[in-house]
Amino acid sequence: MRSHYCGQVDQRLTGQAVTLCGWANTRRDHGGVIFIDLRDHQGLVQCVVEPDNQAAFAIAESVRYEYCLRITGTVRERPASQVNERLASGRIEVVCQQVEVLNSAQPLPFQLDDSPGEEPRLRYRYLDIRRPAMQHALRLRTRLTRAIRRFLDERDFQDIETPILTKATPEGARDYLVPSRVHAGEFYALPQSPQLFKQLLMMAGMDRYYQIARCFRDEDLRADRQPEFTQLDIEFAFVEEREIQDTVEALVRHLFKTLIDVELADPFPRISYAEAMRRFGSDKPDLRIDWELVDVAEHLRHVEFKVFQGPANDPGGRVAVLRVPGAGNELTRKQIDDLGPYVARYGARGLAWIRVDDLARGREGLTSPIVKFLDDVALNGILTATQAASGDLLFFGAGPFRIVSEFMGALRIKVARDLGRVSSEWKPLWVTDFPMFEYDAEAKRYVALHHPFTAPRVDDVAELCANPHNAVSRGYDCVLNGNEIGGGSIRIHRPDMQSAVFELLGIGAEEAEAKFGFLLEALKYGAPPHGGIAFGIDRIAALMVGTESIRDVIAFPKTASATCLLTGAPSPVAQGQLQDLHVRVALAEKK
RNA sequence: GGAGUGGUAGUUCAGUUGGUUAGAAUAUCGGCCUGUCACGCCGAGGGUCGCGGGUUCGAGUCCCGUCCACUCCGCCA
Repeated sequence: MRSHYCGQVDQRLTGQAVTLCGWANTRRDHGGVIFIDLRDHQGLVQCVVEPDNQAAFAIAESVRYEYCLRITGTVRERPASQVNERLASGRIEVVCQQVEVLNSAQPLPFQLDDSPGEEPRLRYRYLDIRRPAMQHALRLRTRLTRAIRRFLDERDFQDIETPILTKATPEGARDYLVPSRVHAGEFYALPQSPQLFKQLLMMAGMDRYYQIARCFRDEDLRADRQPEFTQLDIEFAFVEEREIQDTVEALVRHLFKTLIDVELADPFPRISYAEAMRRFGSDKPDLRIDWELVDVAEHLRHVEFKVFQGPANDPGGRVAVLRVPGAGNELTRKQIDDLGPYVARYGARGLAWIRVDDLARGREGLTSPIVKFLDDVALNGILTATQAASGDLLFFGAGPFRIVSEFMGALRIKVARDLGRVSSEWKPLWVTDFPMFEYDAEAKRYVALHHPFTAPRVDDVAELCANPHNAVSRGYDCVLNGNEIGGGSIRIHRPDMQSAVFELLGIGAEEAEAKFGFLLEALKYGAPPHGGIAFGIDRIAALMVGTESIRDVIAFPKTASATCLLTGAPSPVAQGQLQDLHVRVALAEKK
């Protein structure tokens, strides 16, 4: 039992006896005294071992960096001559009566006050987590989930666990599968989310549910994607969008206010998916950047320049301009040229641009590889539409609507970051009115943009089936600073509608019965209208601590190739285990 | 599946147009130092330059392959 954490020792304890546990930072012996800087997660306390305390002195002499110690001593003020006002550890110290080595430590693979690379950090994660940045991140995450639970508990949400071993679902992400020992050749799947179970709970009368749930998706990783991640899963019965959004908005505002003292807008602004794509080229726009895309197709329909003329006259095309105010002098020709390959990753064929050196001089005041292809009508139309001013840089994207929107949206973010034009505010919003379906050219069928349980705006099955490509869903995403932190929807609660949606997605009656029969059946027993949302806890925590990667807010994350450098998972297993599971491994031969 | 960046001492990195014995900081070890807090000073040890192949009189450096880490595209209902 320790009476004090190191970091809890402050001036108020002057004169008192304390017992401290923590890790020692090595200090050299100056002959007269030995200094042990003892550290825990809260702070640092300097401990002094005087030579006349022979027993403690002998032990202290053997203490090295990161030894685990228990020190008993008395808090006293430091000699005034030694107090350094710049340093937090300044005013007090502990005179050691007793020093106990709880455990020695080998030399560390990296210094905790350095900036180690990711590989050693993940390999020795338990040491990495001793670092203050990781301590802060994980402790903030604890406060986050604690605050979530308090908020929802107070509002009478039920916290209900759902299975980890469950049924494989078609479509969606790739499943992690678990072979069944009892049922040869059959598999459980780890849940991609508790989606269907929470819907069943609504049908079961648990009208307000939440769960902080681990989810598993066997897809490639990113800085903001891990194969297992944590969702705050929420569902309500007898609701419409607005009540869900109002409730969770209040939760998100509360979390940001109490944890990091940030005031988020009340209410969050809302824009439609179509508007988001048009104005920002993204379904998760970063509103900290105040530039918007401007459509200029109407000014280019007549031009000879095919790159613009084609998309300008194509109903499925788009010609959009991003005006970057004042960037004319800030971006060098090379920097501008390098943006071409950048947007090519998003499918752009090229990136045209115009630098407005002097608007008053008209055509002569422009620098651009493409001005020569544009007549005065087109040029003036563009300059007026974009409200271009001298010193501005205009980027042009032309091609299919979706591709242009996405690469211009990516360009908007890239340039804003490079030029430091991302404001330091916090900008949440709702993105609503997503298309119900998206046509997958490769698979030659519709796929669900959210998931196949999302309700369409239209209530009528015949109407939906008559016009599926125009159908709008009752889905909504919660976006913060360009990050999708949550997504949800009103769900389908009528079996005929659910069957129709499956049908439109190319899931026939037979397949639907096999995969989702239990859901279709449950819907027949008076399922209430319901809906909900799921938030990415990892992403919210990462935003709060100000890191780009959710690995920094996960205690034991995986690498980009989904391995754990600490444990070595995944790894081969014994033949006997495989036999029990009726599994035989057939490794494809390497070419 | 694709693209990019990186891999050199325990760690973080430098290493020129290919050229002697591959460096620094820090850590480690030894010595000195009576109030330090990135202590200071002196010294020592520590490297299969990710791995494999190739080009060359000669490769950390150039080429090919491969592995690992990171970032992005695809993918993520």
